[in-house]
Amino acid sequence: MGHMTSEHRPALPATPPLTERQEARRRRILHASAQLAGRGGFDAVQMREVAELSNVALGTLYRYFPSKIHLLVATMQDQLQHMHATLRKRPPTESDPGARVAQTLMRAFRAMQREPHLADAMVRALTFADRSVSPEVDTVSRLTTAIILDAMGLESAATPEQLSAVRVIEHTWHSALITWLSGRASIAQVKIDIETVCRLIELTGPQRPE
Amino acid sequence: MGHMTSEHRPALPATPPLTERQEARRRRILHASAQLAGRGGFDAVQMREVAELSNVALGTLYRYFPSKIHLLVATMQDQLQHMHATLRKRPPTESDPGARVAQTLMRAFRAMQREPHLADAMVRALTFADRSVSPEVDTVSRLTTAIILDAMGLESAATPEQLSAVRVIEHTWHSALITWLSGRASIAQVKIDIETVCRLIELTGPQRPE
DNA sequence: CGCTAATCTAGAACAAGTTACAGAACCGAT
DNA sequence: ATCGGTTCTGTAACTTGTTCTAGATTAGCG
Repeated sequence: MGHMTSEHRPALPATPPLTERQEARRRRILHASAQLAGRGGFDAVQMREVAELSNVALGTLYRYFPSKIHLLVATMQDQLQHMHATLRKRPPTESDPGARVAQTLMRAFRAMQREPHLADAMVRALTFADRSVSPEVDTVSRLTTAIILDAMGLESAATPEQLSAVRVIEHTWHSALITWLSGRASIAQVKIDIETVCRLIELTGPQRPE
Repeated sequence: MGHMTSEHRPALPATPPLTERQEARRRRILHASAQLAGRGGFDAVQMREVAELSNVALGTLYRYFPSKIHLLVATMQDQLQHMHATLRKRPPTESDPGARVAQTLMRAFRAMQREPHLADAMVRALTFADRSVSPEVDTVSRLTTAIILDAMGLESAATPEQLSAVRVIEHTWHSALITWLSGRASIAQVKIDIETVCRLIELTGPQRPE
């Protein structure tokens, strides 16, 4: 909840610095995870295979990521950071904040369509995560919030009302993604849902009288 | 999507009728499932234990419910039907459709607070379900939709805009529930989110000019 | 009743996530 | 370079969801 003191991200509480080899291992693991997820989705990410593919012993894999869910949530963190960087390069073209957010989310959504299996693995892990993964899930949530706030392109700090709207948009985004991934909603339906929820933003202009 | 031809529910396509003993078995299984879920949540629902507690062989359990997820989603169906009946008895007191929906959902939410472990098991199963469970998840979704539409208390059929709003409300409801269950949001926060999203309903009055 | 097919039971077997452990490799400080 | 503690490896074991099999029970039917 640290407003926006975003010099560098808060860098999780006291993670002892990793040696170069360790950093490399971590990266190999995440890469293997994304690769296996990319074809085959959640079920294809098998811990033994991830370990083998990243040239790491099973025990080591578990030292770095204490569960499959942790691993996949970390993978999502990784991918989201890429996406955030990519989206920053081409900001939305619409003028209304709501439309900008919708446009950005649909871009993100199209990126997921390109790797549906990967998206499946990450999103399923995210929603299946229990309390033991809360900190990591929270990080993902903050990243998503940052992407949305970026898209809104507001000059001053967001109002509480706007933050509520952003939260609801995030809820809708995740849930709509799930219904699409499990084949219960079409792409068009997701688009409609996102556009619908983004109307909430128009209701919360900075100078809106109560 | 059958508007509201709700004489009796469509009664899933061609389920061969069960004998009395079979119906009883099914009921015992669902009861055991809810009981185990009630204390211990998702992890406490172990197929062997469910089988034992309901006096049924493991193979039989799997004949009735082809996976743990199927079982828990069916459990949710069951619980939702109870809830729907309960909610019907005491319709919301507010006058605005949006406020009525918010009130109803908060009532449902309080019911979940009474059995957080059970809620955890059911919601986790619901969001983790893959394509093979789509029909059952869809049934749950229709039940939820019915509850919301009931709460709106509209005279005529819902407009497409209203149906979109209901979809988004459902998304928010599920996702907010998850964040609460995994300890990342307070009850107050859930309330705010629900109230926020329910404003969408006010935007979609039946006679709203474009 | 007696037959046949479907269902149910008990239990073994298999799959993948997770844990445990003994020894090898590595890192930092002396 | 060497010592001491940490980390990594390789592997086996354990847990729980799921599948399989052989035999007992049941349901429907002539």
